[in-house]
Amino acid sequence: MDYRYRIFKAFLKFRGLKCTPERRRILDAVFSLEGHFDVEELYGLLREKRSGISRATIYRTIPLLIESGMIREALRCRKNVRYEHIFGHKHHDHMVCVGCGKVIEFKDDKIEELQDRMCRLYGFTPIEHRLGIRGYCKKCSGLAKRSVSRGKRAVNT
Amino acid sequence: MDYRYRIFKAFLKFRGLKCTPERRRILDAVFSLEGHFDVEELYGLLREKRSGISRATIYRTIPLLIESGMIREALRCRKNVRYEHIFGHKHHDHMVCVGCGKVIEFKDDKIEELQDRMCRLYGFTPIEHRLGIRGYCKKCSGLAKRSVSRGKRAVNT
DNA sequence: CTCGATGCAAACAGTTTGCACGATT
DNA sequence: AATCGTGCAAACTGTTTGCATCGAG
Repeated sequence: MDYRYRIFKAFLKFRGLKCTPERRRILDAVFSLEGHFDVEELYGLLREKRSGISRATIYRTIPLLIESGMIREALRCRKNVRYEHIFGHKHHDHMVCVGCGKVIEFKDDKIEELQDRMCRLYGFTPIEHRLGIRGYCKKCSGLAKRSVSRGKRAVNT
Repeated sequence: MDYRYRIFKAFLKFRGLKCTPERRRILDAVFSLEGHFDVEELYGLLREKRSGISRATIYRTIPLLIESGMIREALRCRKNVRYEHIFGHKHHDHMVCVGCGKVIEFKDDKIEELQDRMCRLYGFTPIEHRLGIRGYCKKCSGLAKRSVSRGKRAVNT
């Protein structure tokens, strides 16, 4: 189903940009990945598929995918920026386990609603929001204290 | 008041680290800044004060300040990581205006509570959470649509 | 036919690291 | 005295950019 491609194409046209096979391949690759991905993984996948696409093109395409609503930044850990496709999915937030790196996706309508209320209170028009919780998942919470105490870099959201 | 210094010192001792004048000066500088700051600003301030402190030392000290609960990452926009001191302050979240860069700090107890509930639901033990909302502040929301349409990099949270 | 898009490699910016020296415990 | 911390400069890493070429509209 290339419904999303049609949308992306419309976005490109609207912006006066061209619709190239590279862009299409990147779009497809992104949606062929199930979870979160970073540029390097995407590059690797495209390389596997022998679609000779350069990193530069990927870097240049990502903002377009974001602006067209296809993907968004999911989370960051130091220099590692990870994305996820959102087109056609419902919004969710993340819990990231500092112990094992596990990512739990969750959503709470009440929280969303309260955020909107907050925005209204401040006369703020939201485009996007991101909620990330760092901590320990069920498995890791036993070992918790110990593993933090001897300073290593924490995982971020 | 060097209450925080006492705490920081205790943290260092606990970690078997030394308590150097550089670390102290950095701590002081951080708390002498009112708002958000990045490494470069901190470096500039320290340089102004003629405390000959290198960037390297700042980079090496920041994780210590974070782990000791003195500061936290406040927000990020591309490569720019900004911190804020949190020791002695109450927690808050951010709204960032994509138009003018304005940052609104807010807090909603109900949201916090619902987050904790979510964590309990997933057996997750939270350490920290971060909620950021991107959008347009009151002033900018009039011009909104127009300014996004011709693709520039969006400000992140 | 005309711009925008691509690949490549060089340039960048923020951050990290190896080393020799100096300071804290 | 034994480490740990510091400054410096070099190294790194992820990302961006200039340029010549290619191709979509």
